[in-house]
Amino acid sequence: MKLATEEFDRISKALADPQRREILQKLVAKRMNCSDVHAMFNVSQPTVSHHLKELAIAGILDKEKQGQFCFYQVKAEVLSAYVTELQRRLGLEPLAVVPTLSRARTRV
Amino acid sequence: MKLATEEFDRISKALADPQRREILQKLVAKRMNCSDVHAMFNVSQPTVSHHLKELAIAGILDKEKQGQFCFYQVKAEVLSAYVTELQRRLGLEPLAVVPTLSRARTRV
DNA sequence: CAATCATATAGATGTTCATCAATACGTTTA
DNA sequence: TAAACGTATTGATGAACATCTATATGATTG
Repeated sequence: MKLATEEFDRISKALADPQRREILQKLVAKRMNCSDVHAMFNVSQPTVSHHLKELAIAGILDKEKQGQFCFYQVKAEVLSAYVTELQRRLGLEPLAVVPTLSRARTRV
Repeated sequence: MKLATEEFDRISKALADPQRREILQKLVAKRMNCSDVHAMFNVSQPTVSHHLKELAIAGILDKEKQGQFCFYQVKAEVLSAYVTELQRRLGLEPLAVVPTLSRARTRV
């Protein structure tokens, strides 16, 4: 999955607010709804709702409505694509270098 | 190198502005001074100076004065540490998984 | 030494944005 | 159906910030 510059920048911005970053980290561990998240932080419910929306717009979160609840869940492929793109832009090693077959033999 | 939460957030913020990100990318390719960078973008010299300062404060850039010039250069270890910490917080594979000695044999 | 160049700082301005209280909207339950 | 609950929206507010012009500071050069 390849991220356009616009999407990339949107994700960067989404990650730049500490409160939003912490919310995201909680969701990495566990899919949750808005009030679950709200219970974990000292900010108002509308603020949590706002942050979740920003993360969803950035493409980082998946939103799934179940009755009156709304579950949010991390989209790992997008996060992974973001990190890969970040590494590329920062000139860091783009891939985990796995030994080629011609040079290594692996028993599993 | 381990980044404290405060440093991590500072770097996230430094990366969140598109203009600053682009400046950083140019410096990844090549160590440059302020006017070199200024020549590459449509923003004023003070704005470039400001962004370079922010990146330096975040610990991403090294600043080296040479006469009347001021060279900025990327600190790759810090960027690398940032990406690693980001992967950890996002629950992504933290390391390139290298086969352990007990399970694989590598010829080099 | 005066002029020019490279960079940084100061101060102003407009915009973005994190946050809140109030409220609207839809769902569940008593 | 009325009350309670979960979530989103609206509108306001204050702070952060990207940007500019003007200027200061310091180094080089004629």
